[in-house]
Amino acid sequence: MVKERLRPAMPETVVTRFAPSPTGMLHIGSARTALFNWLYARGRGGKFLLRIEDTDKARSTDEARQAILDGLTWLGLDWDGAPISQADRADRHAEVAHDLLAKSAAYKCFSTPEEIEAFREEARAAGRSTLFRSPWRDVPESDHPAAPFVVRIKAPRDGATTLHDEVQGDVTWQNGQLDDMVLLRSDGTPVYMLAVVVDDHDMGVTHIIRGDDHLANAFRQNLIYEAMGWTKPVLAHIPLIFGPDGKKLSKRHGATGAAEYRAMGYPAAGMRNYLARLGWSHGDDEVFTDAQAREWFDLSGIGKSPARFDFKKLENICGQHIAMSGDAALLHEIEGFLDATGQLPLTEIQRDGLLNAMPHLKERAKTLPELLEKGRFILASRPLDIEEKAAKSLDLDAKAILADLTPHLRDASWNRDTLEAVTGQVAAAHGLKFGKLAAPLRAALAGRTATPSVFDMMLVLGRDETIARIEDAAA
RNA sequence: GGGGCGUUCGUCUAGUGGUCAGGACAUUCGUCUUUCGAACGAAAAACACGGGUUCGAGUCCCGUACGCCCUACCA
Repeated sequence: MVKERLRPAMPETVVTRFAPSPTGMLHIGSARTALFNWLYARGRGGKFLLRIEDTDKARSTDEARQAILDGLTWLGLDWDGAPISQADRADRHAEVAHDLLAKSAAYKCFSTPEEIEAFREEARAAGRSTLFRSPWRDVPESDHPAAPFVVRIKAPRDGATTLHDEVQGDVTWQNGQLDDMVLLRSDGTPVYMLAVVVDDHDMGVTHIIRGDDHLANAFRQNLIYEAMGWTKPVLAHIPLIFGPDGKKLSKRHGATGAAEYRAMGYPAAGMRNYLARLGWSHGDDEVFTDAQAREWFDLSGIGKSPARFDFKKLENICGQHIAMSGDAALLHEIEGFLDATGQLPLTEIQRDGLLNAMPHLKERAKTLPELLEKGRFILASRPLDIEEKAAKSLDLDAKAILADLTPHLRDASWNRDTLEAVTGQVAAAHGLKFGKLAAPLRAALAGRTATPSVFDMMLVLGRDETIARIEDAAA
């Protein structure tokens, strides 16, 4: 009898979500948050939903929305169903606010922004808490003025609340620290704090994985869950990503947008691996496939302290992913890179050549542009531009040897062993070690000094092109 | 000001009371070689500080320092 390895019918399917606000590029830190949510859901046969938090109409733009979608797509983080627009759900949010009002869990506050601001300034000046206590909390409806109002939740003022977080553990908050946050603005539109809770509930979100800058918000949002009697999702507040100097990753550190990383030529798979490893670990595993990541990813593996972004390690991980990727997949990735950076697309001949050369290129490239750079010998056409460094090895003696080599190449059978033997013999005939011949040969074949093995290049180039290039150089 | 969270090699981290504190990136040195930002090998490198608890603490408790987050009719 085989032991049943599947989980016994789960009480509910895992539903995670990524909820960015469309006010800029997809930040790399947000991308990691999305990745964690995606990994968690995908590893458990759950759903990964996307919600655009566009309730701030002044700051939300369509370009930003598109940039987020593009970024996720590039990273291969596919979401289930259509993205949900939070702004579209304003009526439902307001409905819940009025429900809360009817339950006396919320109240109308007629204090003006000016009054509140004045209060805060005074409190600040006096070194007191700036927590605003509305005088309208317990004023009966009959005494309400006919004036604009906001709807505020009635937060408890005594006792404490403890919330369990899968990353942070049990966190306790004094209720007296909670403010009667605004639910509905004076124009009747919902505020983020309300919208999030209503949407998460309506979307059936079971696990909220988000940045720990929201930890304090969890307590405020908890008020709404309590008042509505809704079941609370599992919480996991993950630490933020810092720049190399330990400050929150920002433009000062260079690239912050996912699109910028794409333009720098980091392959998506390497990016996913690196990002997953930043703040999460699975023993000593450093490099892994998506399938392994999905299988291994768990909330318990997430660390509590912020991680610094390290480009060197990113490059190393990416290099390993390039080396283990399939040739066709890499070609596809290169074409995406060329397109994303506005470069000319590959010709049919270049595609074929690159594909043939790929096994020799991918072992030594860390990024897509490096891969392209190593493959320049196959992309270029005669006559080659010879780099200065490479040209140095093409002195008169070298040219003579190259000229001597071509006849032997003409009737050698075109495989690595023969090529090595023939080249070695020619070098020996001139009293040289093969190493001495390799440099000019490399220059002739590629016009540069950092290339794949000369024999690999010969094989990929083919007999005619190889001989033609050597003759060009020997002339 | 108030509250919350964090602190293991330079960096990412393993570690759940007893380890020579492990791995990876980077660094340095070396080997090989047909170049290389390739490969291989080696070295150096950490428990923020101070008190406890305990036979024994990186692991538990308290405090200090430093850092970060929240404290909006932003999200």
